[in-house]
Amino acid sequence: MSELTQQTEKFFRHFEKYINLSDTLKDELLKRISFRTFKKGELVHDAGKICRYSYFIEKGIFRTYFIKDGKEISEYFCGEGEWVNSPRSFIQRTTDIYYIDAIEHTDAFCLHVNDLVYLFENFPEMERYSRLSMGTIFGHLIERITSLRFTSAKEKYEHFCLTYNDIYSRIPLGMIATYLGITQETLSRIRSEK
Amino acid sequence: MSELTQQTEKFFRHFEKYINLSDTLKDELLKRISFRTFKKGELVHDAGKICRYSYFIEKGIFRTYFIKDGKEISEYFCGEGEWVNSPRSFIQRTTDIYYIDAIEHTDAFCLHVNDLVYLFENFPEMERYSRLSMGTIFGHLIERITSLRFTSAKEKYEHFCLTYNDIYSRIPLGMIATYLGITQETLSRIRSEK
DNA sequence: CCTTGCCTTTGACCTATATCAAAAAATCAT
DNA sequence: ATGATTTTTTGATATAGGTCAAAGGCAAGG
Repeated sequence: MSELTQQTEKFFRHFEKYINLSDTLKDELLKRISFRTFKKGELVHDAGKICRYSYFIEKGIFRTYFIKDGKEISEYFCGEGEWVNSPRSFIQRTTDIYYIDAIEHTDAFCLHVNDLVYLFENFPEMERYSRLSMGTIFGHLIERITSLRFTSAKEKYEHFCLTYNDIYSRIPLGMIATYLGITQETLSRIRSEK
Repeated sequence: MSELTQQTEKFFRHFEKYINLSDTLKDELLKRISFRTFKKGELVHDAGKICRYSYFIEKGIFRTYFIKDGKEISEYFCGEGEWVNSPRSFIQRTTDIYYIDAIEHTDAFCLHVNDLVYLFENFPEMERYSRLSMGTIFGHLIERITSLRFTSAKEKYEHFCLTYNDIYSRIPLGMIATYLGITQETLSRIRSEK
């Protein structure tokens, strides 16, 4: 439990990038999150189901992917200090195409959608946190769109390494290729040439 | 002025897709927006400046673009019933790379960033509106990313026509090409072959 | 109207990356 | 460990779409 306290440091600091955390809100957050560990390769969320939890990664990597023509296509990766869920499924309480799995052993905090709704309804600063943090993610998406439109495979990979600077070396080549929308073979050649 | 009242119908209905608009909030919104018209080709926002207004398009089309190697690259288009601004510039009050211009004669409501901040601070439902409407935009961005990664030039164009169903025919070919990340020549050939 | 300039189309050629196939290397389970 | 499976690398070939160049169309301003 002392370990848990230590871990929530990082969790709280994440919120404090955007809003001030009152003690009451801190308590409410603590009361509502649970801690879980995921084995390498473990399925965190199944596309057939409604995603009712959002996961805050303490340590490790999650991958969101979907299946296209029988192949897994990586949508994005999340390392420590980030929230992961299947966005549309989580927000609209419907099913969606995305699976989530753990690329390596991962420790995460889990927050149920109902608890999040409760927090939104009782802590206006949570709405603000949400609005502001979405702004950050927006920026990443826009950048990715630009990177996809006008760059060669090599530049895409370089951009990827920058974006995922702290975790890119831990992600298998094949997964990176589908994320970038290039083939494994091309990516392998790019890597070997430098 | 009776004309303006008629136009705000559409404006209010946009909010009501996400939240309930109290009469007080309606009044505040009305008090704070101004109406402007833009000529075809007119610059709405200049990259060198801080974007202090957000524009709600009543009629017409705005384009957001940036300059790369001396060429205008279209980032996205907005038709009636949508908000347009230079996101990072508007939110963080810094300069950014994006220009905005009017592709055709456009009528728009303008909301100053200070007024928006006032609304956020005094109407918690505005934070909620913001969070929820951003969710919609998120969906579009994700779709666009997928479309960029795995589709041929032809499919990209078809996806574009679906996404911009109501306005795609009013946008010049060259602008569409840079939006899609393909050359004008390729797009011209795609169009002619069907 | 006729310019002037811009936007779009057409043609010839070239290059980056996909595809297909198979070997080599790494990882996993017994 | 050892064999089995998965992942990555390497090679040969094909192709979608880019580049360069020039001609045709169309629209705005005198």
